[in-house]
Amino acid sequence: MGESLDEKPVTGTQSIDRACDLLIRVMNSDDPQTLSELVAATGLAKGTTSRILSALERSGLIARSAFGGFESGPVLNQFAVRGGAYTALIGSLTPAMERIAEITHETVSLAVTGHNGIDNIAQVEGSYLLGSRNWVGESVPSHCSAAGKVLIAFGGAVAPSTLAPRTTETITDFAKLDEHIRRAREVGYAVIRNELEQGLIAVAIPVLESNGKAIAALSVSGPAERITPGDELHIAQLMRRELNQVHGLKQEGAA
Amino acid sequence: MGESLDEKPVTGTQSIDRACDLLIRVMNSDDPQTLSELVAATGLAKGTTSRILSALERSGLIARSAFGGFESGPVLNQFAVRGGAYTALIGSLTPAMERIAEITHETVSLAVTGHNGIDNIAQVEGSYLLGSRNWVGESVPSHCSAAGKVLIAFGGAVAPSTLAPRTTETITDFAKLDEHIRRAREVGYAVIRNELEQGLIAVAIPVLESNGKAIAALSVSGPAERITPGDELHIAQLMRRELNQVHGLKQEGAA
DNA sequence: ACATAGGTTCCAGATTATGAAACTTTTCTT
DNA sequence: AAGAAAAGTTTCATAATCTGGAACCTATGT
Repeated sequence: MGESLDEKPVTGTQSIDRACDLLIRVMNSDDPQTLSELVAATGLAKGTTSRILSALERSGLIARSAFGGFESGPVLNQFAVRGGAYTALIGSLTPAMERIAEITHETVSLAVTGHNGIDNIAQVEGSYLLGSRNWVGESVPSHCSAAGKVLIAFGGAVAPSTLAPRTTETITDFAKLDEHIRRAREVGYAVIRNELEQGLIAVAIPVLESNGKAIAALSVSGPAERITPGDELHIAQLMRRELNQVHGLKQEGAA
Repeated sequence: MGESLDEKPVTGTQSIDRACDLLIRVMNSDDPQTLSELVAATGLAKGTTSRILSALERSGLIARSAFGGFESGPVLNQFAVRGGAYTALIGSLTPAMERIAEITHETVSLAVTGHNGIDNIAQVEGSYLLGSRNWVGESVPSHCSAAGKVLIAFGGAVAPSTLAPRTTETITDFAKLDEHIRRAREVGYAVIRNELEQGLIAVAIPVLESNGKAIAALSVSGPAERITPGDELHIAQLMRRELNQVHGLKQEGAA
């Protein structure tokens, strides 16, 4: 809906766009990125790349590893130590997440709308051995995650423009996605069953701001064997109940 | 020593330098920065500033707060959640820091060389009520911090080019600083007494890499009433002993 | 409704970033 | 060890990119 020719030329920032691209590549790489690797990845000229990286290094955003290659610099690392913007949210919701994990024995996750999908920013493990691995710091598409659907439903994210399949059950039809979103808005929670990964079930509720918009999503996830369709409502209600205990968040209770 | 005319022209990155400056200002501000504030702070043209900020926003590095103004964006916040580069170091040293805090009852800090001084990246509180406040995320000059002196002494930082006074006892003489550095190298630890703040004493030892260079500094700090000159050696030895227990760090033991 | 401040877009112009190639340094090979 | 290849930096002429003033929006307050 309305994603036809939204070609924005965007002019006057070529070098900054390139610098941002390089910076983000360096930030998101686990190991130091060499100049050559970055040249290959971006297709920029060697000299240009070198010059931009030097500028980023000069500002302290990136640094040269002792063994060659670029990695995140002191300015970014210091920012990370301070905690970033999500710290307050994570701090206030962690106790509730721990109680939910204790009751359900399943993995409980907190997600927000990121720059490229839905970002998982916190996670509490349940007691089951078989559970979601730690995906804090990773992103998932909004149309095939419970958190994504619920964020879209409650104004915390915009619907994606493409619906890439992840499994045979991933929603790839806009009308069907709309139907799921509408239903989520009605009942106050969203579900995925096998849509992100075969066998993975998740139930999510929105974390609402005072204006009624979702700022985050809380979810419980586990294997299809343990979370049956009949459990979904109970899990949503449990999460809603625990979330209502959290001070400083005005939550009106659907679910 | 050798800071005379190190004027580097540095050309070909004006816009990127400006973008980095703006990005860092936004990152390091506690509350959202409006366009006007940033224009005033940087002296850039309004149009230019707007264009650069839009580019940074497009990349997800910064974001517009719901109430106006720019703040750190999803890409940076997600980076912070992942933990940045210091996480491993902090994780491996926290147990040792906790033991040191328990024994000394004083505040124990971990610092590394930052882009603009010495950055405090972790802290464990002692049991005394009077102690250093939490300064994780803040920077101090290297010439008037114990961590700074010890980092310089063991190749983890370069000596500063200016010695700005913080108290009447701050070292402002290069020869005297050199003397302190040399002594730190000999005995394996460094001390400040009233040099950063009146009444504040700190003792620091280097955290050494296998090549013998300091990658960080561990320090104990407290009021002059409690930490006498006679305590300094004991504190240094205690820290050294605890640090030697830490697996994965080759530490040769001066102190 | 008017005025003001805050923010975005436009545009001609030249300063600034570009990339190919020369150059230097490091790393691998024989 | 020496030579070759790869990796990275610097140079420089060129024109494309970024700039900044002014016009133009759009909230906010009086």
